[in-house]
Amino acid sequence: MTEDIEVLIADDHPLFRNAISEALTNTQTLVHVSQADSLESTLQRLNEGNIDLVLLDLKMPGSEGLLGLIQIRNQFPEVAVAVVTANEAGRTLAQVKAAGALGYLPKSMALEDLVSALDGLLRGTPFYPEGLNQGVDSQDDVEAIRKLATLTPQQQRVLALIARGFLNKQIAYELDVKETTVKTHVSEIFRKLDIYNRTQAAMYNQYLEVPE
Amino acid sequence: MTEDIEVLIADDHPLFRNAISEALTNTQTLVHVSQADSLESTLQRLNEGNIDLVLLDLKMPGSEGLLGLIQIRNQFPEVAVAVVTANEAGRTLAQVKAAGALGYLPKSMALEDLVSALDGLLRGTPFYPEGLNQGVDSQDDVEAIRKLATLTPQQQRVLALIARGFLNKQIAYELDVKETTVKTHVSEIFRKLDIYNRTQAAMYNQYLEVPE
DNA sequence: ATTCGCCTCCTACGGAAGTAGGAGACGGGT
DNA sequence: ACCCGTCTCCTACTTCCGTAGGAGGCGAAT
Repeated sequence: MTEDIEVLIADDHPLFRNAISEALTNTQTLVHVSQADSLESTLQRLNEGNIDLVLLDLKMPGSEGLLGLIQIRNQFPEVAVAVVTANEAGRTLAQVKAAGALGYLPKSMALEDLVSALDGLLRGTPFYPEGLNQGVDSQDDVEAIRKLATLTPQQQRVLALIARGFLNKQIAYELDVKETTVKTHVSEIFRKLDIYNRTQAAMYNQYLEVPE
Repeated sequence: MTEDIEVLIADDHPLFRNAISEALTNTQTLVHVSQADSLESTLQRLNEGNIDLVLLDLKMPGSEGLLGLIQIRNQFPEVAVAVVTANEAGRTLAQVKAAGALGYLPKSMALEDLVSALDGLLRGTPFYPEGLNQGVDSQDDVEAIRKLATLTPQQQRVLALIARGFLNKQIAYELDVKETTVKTHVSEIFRKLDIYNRTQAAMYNQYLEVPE
């Protein structure tokens, strides 16, 4: 279709999408911009093909934290993804890095820095800010999150309630299904996460909620 | 006995105890210094009486994190405590504040700043550094840690193993006691923390391990 | 000398958790 | 038309959890 580089901006803040879009026009590369405001619409646009680079906000409706990133990397390994986020904690940076993102752009960056970073990203050059603390457990973290990404939406809901200490009975009431159904989900969660009780599941779920 | 202000330096680093002791001699107040290198010896010295101010390191043998602070505040509410630590994370600061500490002294402080801060503390003036992020959940956190502080050592061990997803049977093997004993501890833990299952207990335990 | 906190262990029981295996319904994709 | 993933629900069974209530030993404090 086009010879431009296709960029998808995935962020739930319209203002910020415009700001990044603006920055992209100042790069030395011809780009064509698509936008998405949720993980769902992001995946949908990716399915339509032709995307070269995704600029992804980690805090979006549909899936908080790293789940979205991993999901995209799983389903579209050939698409470059750079994370754009307000969260500047070092732990997240390490996770993003190990999860295979091409770059990490703090929202606090100066515009000119952003432009030059984008310039590099469009040419396939990784970009990571310096000076941020390196997390330690990044490899284990990413492995954990990769497993979490295999859970179906309903299973993720069940897991979240397990992590709040809910009984199967309470979870059933909350999700308006039978307790036997919950048990089915629970067993499947254990199988996917390679664990054998709900307390371990609760700890696992931490990975999705800690990043503030 | 003496009319000096009695200061107890509780830190497991001898060098640092000396540094603080040195800083104290440069203040405008007459002080008498005691030292302790563990939570146990700190509490012991407090029991002997006459302490006006404790300069407490949060990372000491015997009890990591905020547990030591809460314990001291519980047993000796009339003694002023200022926390001295290498950990500069905002979350900890908020917790320390809400836990009733008189001040928070980062180990990275310049000597002259330290002296003036100590001068204030000796006169009962609170000291908290500026520019550190305020944690959000501080009140709930402190309430949680206050409850955790009521656990006996063995109960804390059991809790830590629960948080790793261990079965009662495994915990029994690990601590070399019978499973029935573990069950007794578990029930008591639930009563003290005001919860009703081990998954909630595991989440509770996070407060003791997250602060790095 | 007695009290108190902590740790240990027991029986007995009801309820919850977790597994195994099967089954029907729906929707999307090939 | 068919497969596949997801969600739903079921029975039956074992194991684990958690509570209740009691009991003995031990060390520290009063």
